[in-house]
Amino acid sequence: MSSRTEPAPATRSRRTPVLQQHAAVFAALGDPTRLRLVAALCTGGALSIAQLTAGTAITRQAVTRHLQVLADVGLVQDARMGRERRWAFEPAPLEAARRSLEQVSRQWDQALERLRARVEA
Amino acid sequence: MSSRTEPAPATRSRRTPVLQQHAAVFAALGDPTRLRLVAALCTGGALSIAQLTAGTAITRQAVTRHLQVLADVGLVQDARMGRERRWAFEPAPLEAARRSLEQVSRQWDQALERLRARVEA
DNA sequence: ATTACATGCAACATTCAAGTTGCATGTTGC
DNA sequence: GCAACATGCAACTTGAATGTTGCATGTAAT
Repeated sequence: MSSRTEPAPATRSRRTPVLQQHAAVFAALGDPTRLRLVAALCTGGALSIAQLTAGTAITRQAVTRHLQVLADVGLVQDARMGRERRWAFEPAPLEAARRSLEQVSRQWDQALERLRARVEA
Repeated sequence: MSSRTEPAPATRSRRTPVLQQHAAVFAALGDPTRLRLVAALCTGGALSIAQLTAGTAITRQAVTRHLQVLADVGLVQDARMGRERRWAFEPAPLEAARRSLEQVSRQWDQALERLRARVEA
C-alpha cells in the first residue's frame, strides 16, 4: 500500500482517504435489497441463497449478485455446506462504518461548540 | 403523515421498511465525493459551491448535483447569502443512520448470545 | 453601465448497476 | 443411475447515475 502518488498537498487532505474507504461500505448498504439481506443475516444466522431469495420478489441470481457486493466490502462471508452455500454476516466492516459516522457527528459537535465559543467571546 | 397504505401484513415485515428508509441515506453517503462534501461541511461550517468545488477535480455543476443528492435525504441544507449559496450540514439524518447501524449491531450480538445459550444447554 | 463573480438550467455522452433469461455444473436421496 | 434440488456462469436489456459542455440569470463592485 501507500503508493504515494500524490505529493500530500494540503494540511487536511490526509484525512479524507480514510473516509473514502468507508464510502464503499455505505454504498453496499445503500440498496434496500442489500440492507434487507444484512438485516436478515444478522438476525437469523447463516442462510442459503435459496432461503434468502424466498422472501424477495427478485431472482436468485440477483440475490447472488447482491451478496457478492456485500462480500466485496467484507459485510458477509460464505461457506459451502454440502450442496448449498451458507452466507453469514460479518460485523467488522459495519462497526467501522458506525465509528466513522460517530466521528463525523463528533466533528460536527465540536464545530458547533467552537462557533458558540466565538459568539460568546 | 401516516398514510397507512399497507395493511401491516406479517409480524416482522413492519421492521424492514424502516431500514429501507435509511438505505437512501447510506446510498447518499456511498459516494467518495459526497462523503468528502459531508466531511468538509461538518467541519468547516457553511460553504459555497465554488468553495466546495475548489478542492475537487470535477466540475462545479457536478458538485451541485452531489449537493442536491445529499439535500434529497436531508443531509445538507442550502441558504442564499447574497450572490452565493451556502450549504450547511444537517446532523439529523446521519444520527438516524448511525442509530440504525447500532441496532443491526445489537441484533447481531443478541443472535450470538442466543446461539451460545443454545449450545451450552 | 459594465465588468466580474456565483450560480441555475438543460441537453448530451458515458459508464455502471440491477435484473432477467438460459443453460451448465455439482450434490443429495431413492 | 436418475430425478430433484442448489448453485454457478455468461450474455443481454434497461434504467439511472455521473460528469461534461454551453448558455442564461442574478448579484456585486467599480
